Amino acid sequence: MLDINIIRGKMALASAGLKKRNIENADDLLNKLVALDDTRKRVQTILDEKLARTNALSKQIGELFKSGKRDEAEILRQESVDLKEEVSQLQDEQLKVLQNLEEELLQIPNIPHESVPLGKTPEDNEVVRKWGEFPVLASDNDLPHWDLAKKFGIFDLELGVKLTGAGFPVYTGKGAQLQRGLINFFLTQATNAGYKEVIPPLLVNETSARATGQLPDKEGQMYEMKEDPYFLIPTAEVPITNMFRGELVEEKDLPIRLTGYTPCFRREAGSYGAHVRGLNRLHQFDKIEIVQIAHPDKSYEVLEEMVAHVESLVKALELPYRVLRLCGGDLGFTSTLTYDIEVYSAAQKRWLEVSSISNFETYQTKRLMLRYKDVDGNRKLANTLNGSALALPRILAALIENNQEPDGIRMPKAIQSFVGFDKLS
RNA sequence: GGAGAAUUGGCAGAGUGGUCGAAUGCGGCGGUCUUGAAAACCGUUGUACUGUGAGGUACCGGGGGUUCGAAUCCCUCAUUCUCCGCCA
Repeated sequence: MLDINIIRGKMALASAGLKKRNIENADDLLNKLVALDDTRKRVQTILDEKLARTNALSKQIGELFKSGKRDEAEILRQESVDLKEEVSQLQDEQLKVLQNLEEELLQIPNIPHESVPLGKTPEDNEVVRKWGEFPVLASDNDLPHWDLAKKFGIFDLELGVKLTGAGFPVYTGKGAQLQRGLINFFLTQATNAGYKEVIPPLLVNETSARATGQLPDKEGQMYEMKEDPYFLIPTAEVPITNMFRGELVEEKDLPIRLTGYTPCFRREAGSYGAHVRGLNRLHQFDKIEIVQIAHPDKSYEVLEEMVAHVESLVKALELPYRVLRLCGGDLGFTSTLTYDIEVYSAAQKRWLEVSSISNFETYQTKRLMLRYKDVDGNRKLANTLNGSALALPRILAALIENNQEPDGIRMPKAIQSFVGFDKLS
C-alpha cells in the first residue's frame, strides 16, 4: 500500500509513474485520494474538538459531584449526553472515511522506478545482459525434461495425480536426491553470502497474507484451509517478511538478510494450456527465497547485490541465462523495479523464468508497519526486497535437458558434493 | 479437548470508577562531581494522528458494552503459564 503522504508530496512523480503502468486516468485517481485524505483530516479535527469538550465536561462533573453541587452537575451531564450522540456519529463517519481511503489506496500499484522501461507486454522487457552459450544437443539426445524424467526415473507426474492431482510431482530416487542437494546448495550459498536461514510455518493467517499483499489482491491464488482461517504459503516471502511486521529495528542493523527454503503452493487458477507441461508450472514446488530489509538510501544497491547473488547461482550450475528488467506493463503490482532471471532450456528451446528479484521500497512496510529508528531517533519506513534464489522445478528442467548424455545426466561440478553423484543414470 | 491463573510503558511491577499516559525500581539519554571511569546526586525518558504554534485527540492484549466519566465494571476473542486428557 502506498503512503498517502508520499502521494501528497510527490504528485507529479506518482502520476508519471502510474502512467508508465499504462494507467491512463492516473491523475483522477490521485486527486480522488488526496480529496479523501482531506476529508479524513477534517472529520478528525471536528471529532477531536468534540471529544475535548466531552473530556472537559466529565472532569467538571466529577468535581461538582464531589463538592455536592448535584444540580449544576446534572445540567452538564445533559450536555454531555447530547455531545455523545454527535461523537458517535462522527466516529462512524471517521471509520467510513478511513476504510474508504484504505480501499482506494489498495487499488493503487507501486510507483515504478525511473529505470523501468515503457511497455505493455513481456516482449517489451529490457534484456540487461546475457551469459553462457546455448548447449548444442545431439539429435538423439534432445529430450525434454518430461521424457528424461521417465527415462531416468527422476520424477513422476502421473503418480502425483494419483496421490493429489495435476501439478503435484513425486520426485523419485536420484531425482529426489538431486532436489535435496540443490536445496542444500542454494541455502549454503545464501548463508555464505550473509543471509540468516529460517524455517518458517507453511501456513499463515489472514493478517500475514494481507500485510504482504496476497490478500485481497491475489485472492483465489492461495489454498485456504477449511477448518481454520489459514492459507498455504505461495512463497516464503509471506512468512519471512511478516516476521518483521510491526517491528522497529535499529538503523545500524540494516540491512537484514534472511533466507528460507519452503515448498510453495499456488492454485494457478486459469493458467492452463501451452507451456505448462512437465515442471514448467506446478501447484507445489520448492523454492529458496532471499529477503532483505534495507535502508531507503541503499535499497537499489541491495537490489543489484541480490541479482548478482542469483546470477552466481545459475553460473555455478553452468546454465546459460539472461537478466531482464521488467517493463511497466509486466511489472508486479507491488514492486518498483523487478529483474527476472531466465535460464535457457535446450530441449524446449525456450527461456524459463527461474527468479524474480524486486524492490518494493515502502509499499510493503507501510502495511507491515516495519520501521527503523534513524540517528535522530525518527521512525521511518524501511524498504523491503526479495527474490528467488532459486525456484527448483525449472532449474531442474533446464539442468537435466542441457546436460543429457547417452548414458545419463552430467552434474555440474559445483553441486556434485551436494547431490552425492556426478552423473544421474 | 477440559479446568484454573494471568496479560499495564524498553524490562520488572503498583494501580478496583474521576485530577492516571499511568506510582516505584531497573535500563536509556543529558548533566554535576572526577585526571579518566565507576559510584553518588540532579534532570530527562512511550507511540500515533492532528495543528504554523500553544495545544488537542487516541492508545494499559484485541474487539464490543455499561457510565457524564473506564487501566479499573460487564461480554467476547486471542495469547501465555499451571494441572488433566490425547499425541509425533
